[in-house]
Amino acid sequence: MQNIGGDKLRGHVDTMVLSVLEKGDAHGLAIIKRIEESGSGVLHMKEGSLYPALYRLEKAGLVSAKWDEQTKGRRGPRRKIYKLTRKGRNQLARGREQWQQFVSVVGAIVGG
Amino acid sequence: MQNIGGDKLRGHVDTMVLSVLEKGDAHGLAIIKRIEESGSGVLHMKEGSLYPALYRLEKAGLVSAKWDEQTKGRRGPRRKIYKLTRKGRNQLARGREQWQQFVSVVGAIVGG
DNA sequence: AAGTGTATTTAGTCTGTCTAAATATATAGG
DNA sequence: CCTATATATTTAGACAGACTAAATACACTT
Repeated sequence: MQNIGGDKLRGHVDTMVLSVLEKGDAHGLAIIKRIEESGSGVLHMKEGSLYPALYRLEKAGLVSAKWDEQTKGRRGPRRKIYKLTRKGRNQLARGREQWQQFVSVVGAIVGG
Repeated sequence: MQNIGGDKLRGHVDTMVLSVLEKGDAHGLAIIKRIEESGSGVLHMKEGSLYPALYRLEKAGLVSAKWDEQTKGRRGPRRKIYKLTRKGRNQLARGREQWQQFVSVVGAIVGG
C-alpha cells in the first residue's frame, strides 16, 4: 500500500478539511491527525498543505479561527482553533455532491 | 451540474487514458471524445491536458504510437494511433487499485 | 482558391501540494 | 537554571501537471 498524496489530493483537500471540522472544532495538527486516523495509514496531509488550505478557507469565510488560550498541562505553543461557519456548512454540502459526482464519473471510466 | 476539471483530475488522467485505450486503440481526439461520452456531459479533458499526458505515457512505455496512414474518406491531417503496451496494462491494473483505494480513503473522510 | 472540419503540437500560465526550515512555547530531566 | 523534547504554526521556494490559447497541418467541399 502506498501513500495517497500530492496530485491526487488536489481539489479535494478543502472538502476534506471541512468534513473533519464538521465532527468538531480542531486546531491544525489535530486536523492532520484526524485525517491520518481516518486514512487507513495511507493518507498523510502535510503541514505545508493544510495550513495554506486553512487560510484559504478562512479567507473565503468557510471557517473561523480563534486562539486557544489554554496551554496549561501540555507542551507547545498556542493553538489556533478552527470552526465551521454556516457558509462552510453549505459549501461542505456542495463539496460532498461534487465528490459523489467525481467518483461516479471518473469511476465510470476507470472502472471498478 | 458543473464541470469536472482542473485540479480534481490531477493524478487521475493517466489512468483514465489507459482505461480508455483498454477498450481499443484510439487517436488523441477520439480519446477525448470517449472520455466526454462516458463523462455524463460534465467531463471535458482539454487537448492541452491530453497530449502531454500521452507523451508522458509513451515515454514511460505504457502506450505505443504509430501514424495512421489512412486518411481517405475524411477531412483532416494524419492521426496518431495510441495502443496499450503490456507494461501499460500492468500499470492500468495498479492504477485501478490506487483509484479504489483513493475513493475508499477519501470517501471515508468526506462521507457519502 | 477559399472555406470548413478534423487533428496535433506546444509555449506559457496558474494553482495548489510538497519540501524544508525557521520560529515559538511549555513541560521534563539533570 | 539549562538543555532536551514534544507540540504547534508559519512560510519561502520548488515542482508537477492541467489549463489557455494559438499555431500549424491536412483533405475534402464549394
